[in-house]
Amino acid sequence: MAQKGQYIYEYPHPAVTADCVVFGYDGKELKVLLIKRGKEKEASTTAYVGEWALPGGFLDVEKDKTVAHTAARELKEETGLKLSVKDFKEVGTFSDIKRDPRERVITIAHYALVKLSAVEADTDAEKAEWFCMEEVPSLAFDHDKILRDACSRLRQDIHFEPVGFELMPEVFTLPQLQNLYESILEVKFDRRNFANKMKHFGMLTEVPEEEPRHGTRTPIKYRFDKENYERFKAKGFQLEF
Amino acid sequence: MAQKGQYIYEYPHPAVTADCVVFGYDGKELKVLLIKRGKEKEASTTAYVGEWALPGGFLDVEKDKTVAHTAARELKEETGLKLSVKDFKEVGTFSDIKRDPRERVITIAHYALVKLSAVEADTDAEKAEWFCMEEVPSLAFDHDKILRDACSRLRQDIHFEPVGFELMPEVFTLPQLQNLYESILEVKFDRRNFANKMKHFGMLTEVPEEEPRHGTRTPIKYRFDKENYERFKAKGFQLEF
DNA sequence: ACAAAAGTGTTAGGCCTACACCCATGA
DNA sequence: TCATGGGTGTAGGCCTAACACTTTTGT
Repeated sequence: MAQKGQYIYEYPHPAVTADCVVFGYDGKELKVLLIKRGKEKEASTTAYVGEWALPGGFLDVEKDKTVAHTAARELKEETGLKLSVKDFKEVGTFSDIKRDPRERVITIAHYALVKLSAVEADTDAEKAEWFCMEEVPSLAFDHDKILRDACSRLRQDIHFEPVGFELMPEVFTLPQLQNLYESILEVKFDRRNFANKMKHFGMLTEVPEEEPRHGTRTPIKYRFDKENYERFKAKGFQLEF
Repeated sequence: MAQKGQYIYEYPHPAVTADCVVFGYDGKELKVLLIKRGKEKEASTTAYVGEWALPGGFLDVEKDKTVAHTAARELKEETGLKLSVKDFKEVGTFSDIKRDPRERVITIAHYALVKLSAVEADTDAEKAEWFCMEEVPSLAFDHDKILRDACSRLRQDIHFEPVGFELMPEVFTLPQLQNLYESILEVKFDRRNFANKMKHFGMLTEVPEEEPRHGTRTPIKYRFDKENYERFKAKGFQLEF
C-alpha cells in the first residue's frame, strides 16, 4: 500500500470511489447488501459513522485496473463477498460537489446480482447485512439515490437480459421466478402467461423431482439451459412485459 | 482559477475528466463533433497532439457542480457550443489504468443531441469539425471505444425516447425523420409502416407549405407537437422497430 | 414521357392479454 | 374436506410486417 502524505498535484484532484449495489434473491424477496460504517481508515476525518451504507471504497490509483476492479476489491474487503469483475454493471456516476462532507469525492456506482442461497454464508455478518428492499433504512451520503437508480437500472435491464439466471438458485420453480420478476418490476403477472412466455424462450430445463415436499402441491423444478441462454444473450432479446 | 503545485493528498488521486460525444443531424447523415488536439494547457506533458479527439476536459474540483457541468463547460471552451447541463446523458466511465499515458485519468463519457442546422454556425471551425459517422478518423486515447459505446447507447435510447425531437430541425419531413432512424439503427424501414407508426403517436403537426421546392415531389413538412411529446416522455413509450 | 421521390391502406400472422378449471398436498 | 398453491390451453385484439400503385416534379 502507498505511503501517506506525499501526493502532490498541480491542480486539485477529486477522490474517486466505486460503490456496489448487490442484489440477492432468496426465492421470496429481493434483497440488497448493506454495511455498517465504522471508523474511517483512509480519511483523516470520519463521516456517517454507524450509519448503513452501500459497500464501496476508494480507487487504488496504482493497482485497480478499472473502477470495476475497485468495486470488486472493496466488496470483498467490506463484506467478504468475492465476485468477478465482470459481474459488476455500471449504474452511473454521482459527482455532486457536496455529496461527501470531507472532500470532493465522485463515485461510480455499480450493481451486481448474486445467488443469495450460494453466497449468504460468505457475507461477514459482523459488518454486512442483507435487507429486503422495503426495509432498507436511510443510508449514508447519497446512497439512497444511488440505490434508487440501481433499482431502475435493474428494472430496465430485466427487459433485455435474462437477469433471472444470475439471481435464481441453480434449481428453482416457476413461481419463484415469477415472484422475482414481480419483485423487481413491482407488478403482478398472470401465472399462465408468465409460464407460457418463459417456456417459449426455451431456456428452461425441467429437473427431476428429488426434494422433500412441503406445504402444498410440489412445484416443478427447473434449471437454466446455459446453451440457449448464451444464444439469447448474444442476440439480445425482448421481454415484453 | 486555482494556483499550481500546491495540492497535496494523503493518498494518490486520479484526474477526472468529462468527455462529450455530440451528435448532430443535417437531414441526411448523422454526424459527430470532434476537436483537433493542440498543446496541453493543464498538463506538464502533452499527449496525442494534432490528433482528433472528443471534446472534453478536466473536472474543476472547486467549481463544477457535477461532471455534467464539466462536460458542458469544456464543450463550450473547446468548440464554442453552448449546451445546457441537462442535455448531457451519461454513457459510462472509462477508467483503464493505462488509458492516458501521462497520469491516471478516468473519464466519464456523455452524449448530447443537437439540431445541427441551429448550431453549426456556433462551432469554432478553428478547432472543431463535424464528421459523418463513416468518416470518423482514428481518435486519441480510447475515444474510439467511447464513441462506439455512445453510439450503442443512442441506439438503445431511441427505442424509448423520442430522440428525433432533439436532433431534427424545427421543421422536417417524414423521409428525413425516417432517414435519421435508419442512420442511427443502421437498418432500413418500410416507408408506409414508418409513417403509420409515427402518425399514430400523434406527436407530429403538419406545417403549411411555404418552402421552395426542389428535385422531385415536395414532401409534407412537420413540426413536433411539444405537448404530446411531454405526455409521451412522461409515460415512457416503446418504439418497436 | 420518363425517372425519382413521396404519399397512401389493407391483410395476414404473431404476440400479449384475459380468463376458468383441475390437481396435489397439508391441515 | 377444505384451503392453498400449482399446473394447463384457448380465444380475441392489437401491433408488426409485408406489400403495389398513384402523384408530383424536374429533366
